[in-house]
Amino acid sequence: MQPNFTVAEENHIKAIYHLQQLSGKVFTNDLAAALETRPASVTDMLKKLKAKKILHYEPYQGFYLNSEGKKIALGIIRKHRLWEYFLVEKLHFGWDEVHEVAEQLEHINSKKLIDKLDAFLDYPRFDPHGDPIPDSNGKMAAQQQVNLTQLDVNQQAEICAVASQARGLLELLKHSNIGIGTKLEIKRRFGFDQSVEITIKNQQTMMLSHQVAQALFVKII
Amino acid sequence: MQPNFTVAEENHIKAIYHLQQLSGKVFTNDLAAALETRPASVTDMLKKLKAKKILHYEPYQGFYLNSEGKKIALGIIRKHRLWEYFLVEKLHFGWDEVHEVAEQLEHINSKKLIDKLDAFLDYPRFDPHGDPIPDSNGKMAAQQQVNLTQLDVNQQAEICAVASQARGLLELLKHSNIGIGTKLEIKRRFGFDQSVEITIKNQQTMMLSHQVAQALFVKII
DNA sequence: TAAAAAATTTAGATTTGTCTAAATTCATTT
DNA sequence: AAATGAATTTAGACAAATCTAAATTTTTTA
Repeated sequence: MQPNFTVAEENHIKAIYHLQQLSGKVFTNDLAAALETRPASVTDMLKKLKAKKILHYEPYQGFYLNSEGKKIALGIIRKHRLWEYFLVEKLHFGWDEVHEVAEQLEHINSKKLIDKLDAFLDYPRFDPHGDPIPDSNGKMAAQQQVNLTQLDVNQQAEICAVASQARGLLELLKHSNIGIGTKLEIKRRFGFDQSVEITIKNQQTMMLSHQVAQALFVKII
Repeated sequence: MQPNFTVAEENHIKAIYHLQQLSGKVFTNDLAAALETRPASVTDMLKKLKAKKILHYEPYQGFYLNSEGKKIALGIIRKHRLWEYFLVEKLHFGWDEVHEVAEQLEHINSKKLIDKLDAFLDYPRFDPHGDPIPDSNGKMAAQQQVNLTQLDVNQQAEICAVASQARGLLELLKHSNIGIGTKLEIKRRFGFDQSVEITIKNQQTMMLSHQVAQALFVKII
């Protein structure tokens, strides 16, 4: 039987998972920044997660979830993404307003609930941001997505995921009429600041900063 | 703006609300028993709720929610019962297995979520146990229900609510094939232990103890 | 490679929610 | 009306999750 984890522990586990996907190993300051907490608080939590045997951790040397820890992280991510799908598809939330609520719902503890929710939603494979939803065994589809910064001029693409959940970004995108499913074409690149000019829906032209372009993942059409 | 309440505070508020519905005033030991906690812990919490101005409380004299407190309690009850309805109607949970999950879901904090859920469920007025669901203003339909202990011999009735959420009771009822909607007739009463003999669905006859009968609410047919 | 800077951990404190044991207050009863 | 007993509160403790400030370790750099 899996031990129970507190909400604080689960939040740390999920954030470690996402960070270690990028580079394999995670460091105290980065995790503290991601969780908007302090490095000292992270250290405290690392000791607890190590004691619960889900984390490789040597003081000063970084840390990462072991396979048990990754399983737990995938369970939380499964819940988060299924709830997001539910909120958008059934309750008609906008895709940009589900994150906060899903952050709460992901901590509800009931395997039966989540498996029945999965069935009710007809086993969706991607959430409203285009991220794959793990199945009840932790398996999920690969993202076949390309970062917008990697496209060539004149290439056409459709946005299928927004990588960052940062509040300001979602506002900017909404203001610019950019969302999941938006079709666009790369018009020009500026080496100076790595910004990019795009046309959306074959009419409106706009500039995106490198930071914004980096957060956008697309399928090439 | 309503202040935020912790999960522990919300659990106390809800339990106080239910107890004060019975007799107007609530006492420390009773609340401790209802929450399966200790009287000293209850006293601590009472001070916090009084400081937040939602509770009338004089040491040693009992306590009760003021109108602000009742509003908050009704908000929690609204969430609990809407989620129960969702679990039974949409996810096909049994009516007797939703309580624990709803106890968690009732603490999710998002007015938008709960109002959208309400709309999605088409504004149900009663939960799967027959209890009325408060609307977004805290109004709810009256229960037109009678306790099974109050029926006369030969009266027929239909079960529409189970008052106690106690685990053992639900098991007993399930075992005995008694649930919401079960039609029954009072056959005999025994003054000795106040037990009652009933026939369900015009065939199976059984005895119910006073404790069980007290937990059952019915509509007279 | 020694000093400075950065990253991390430790030490000690705070808040929340709980507990036990002891003290206090209230109610009952002779 | 004093004594007993029940109910309640107070006092003091603890675990979880956080924090700040100081100490330590690692990394960088001059």
